[in-house]
Amino acid sequence: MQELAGAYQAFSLYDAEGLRKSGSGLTPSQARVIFTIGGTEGMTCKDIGDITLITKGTLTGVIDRLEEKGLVERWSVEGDGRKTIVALTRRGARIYDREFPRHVEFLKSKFDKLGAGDRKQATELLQKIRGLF
Amino acid sequence: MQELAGAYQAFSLYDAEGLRKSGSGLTPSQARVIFTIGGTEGMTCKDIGDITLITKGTLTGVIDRLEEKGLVERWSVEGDGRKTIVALTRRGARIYDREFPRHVEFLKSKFDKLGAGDRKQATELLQKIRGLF
DNA sequence: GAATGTATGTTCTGGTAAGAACATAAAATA
DNA sequence: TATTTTATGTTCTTACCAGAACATACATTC
Repeated sequence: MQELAGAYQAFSLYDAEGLRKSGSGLTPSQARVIFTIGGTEGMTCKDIGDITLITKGTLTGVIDRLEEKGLVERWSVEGDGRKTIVALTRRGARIYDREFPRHVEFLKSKFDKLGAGDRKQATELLQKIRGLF
Repeated sequence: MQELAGAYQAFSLYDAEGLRKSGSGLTPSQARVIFTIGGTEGMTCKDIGDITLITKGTLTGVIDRLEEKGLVERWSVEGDGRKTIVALTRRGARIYDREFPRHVEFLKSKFDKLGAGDRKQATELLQKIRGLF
């Protein structure tokens, strides 16, 4: 229980460090959004929130900042005036193409050290733990 | 890797909910500090940060708010002018005595559902994961 | 088809969060 | 001992975080 927080914290710091050093200028939350909508035609805020686990109130601000940077754009869905589509701009797509594989590799190189058996076990246990709550 | 974030997130929401419903008025970070220095004669900010994993810049603010609420007090160490001791006031100690066992039980009741074997495995794996970074 | 309920997104608030710059104090070393 | 290095804590900045209140818009129910 202390271990869960410690492991997440360590991962999270490493994750943030990798993004910082990449020079992309993306924060962890911004990267999660970019990496989520990359390769799609755009997604609603609801769906982005469900995947990234960022609550809607927070997500508005994260997307605001990505929009200011010119990495994403928003438009509303015709047919359902409640929904907003968020999609990468051309610039956002370039960042995604460059940073996504790089960052995945950056993380993978660490998790690979765990060994296939441990990785499988960890995945199962973490899913169980999540299911507890 | 997604699983780690998901499990931590779920735990963390449950943890926060328990504190909120307890009526203690403690935020998760504030509770971590109270639960850390409870039962001691006071600790330095450095040591509190090492245990709670709260960075020093953040910790100052958390302790400020606890001090405003009258739950902790600060004084400087004679002999080493850099250090500050943070300790529970009488009111803080009352909160600690009431909330700490209650909250531990609140969390334990969930983790107990995991079974002893899984708990042991999870602990080991999470320590390994932490050690990766 | 009007009243009620649900879904989606924004805004607002209080409180972290990490990192950088700073101030001070102690320790190490030249 | 004077200088440099390290330790500790505060302050500042930017961003995130969850939850609550809000505004719209769609869906239900009668």
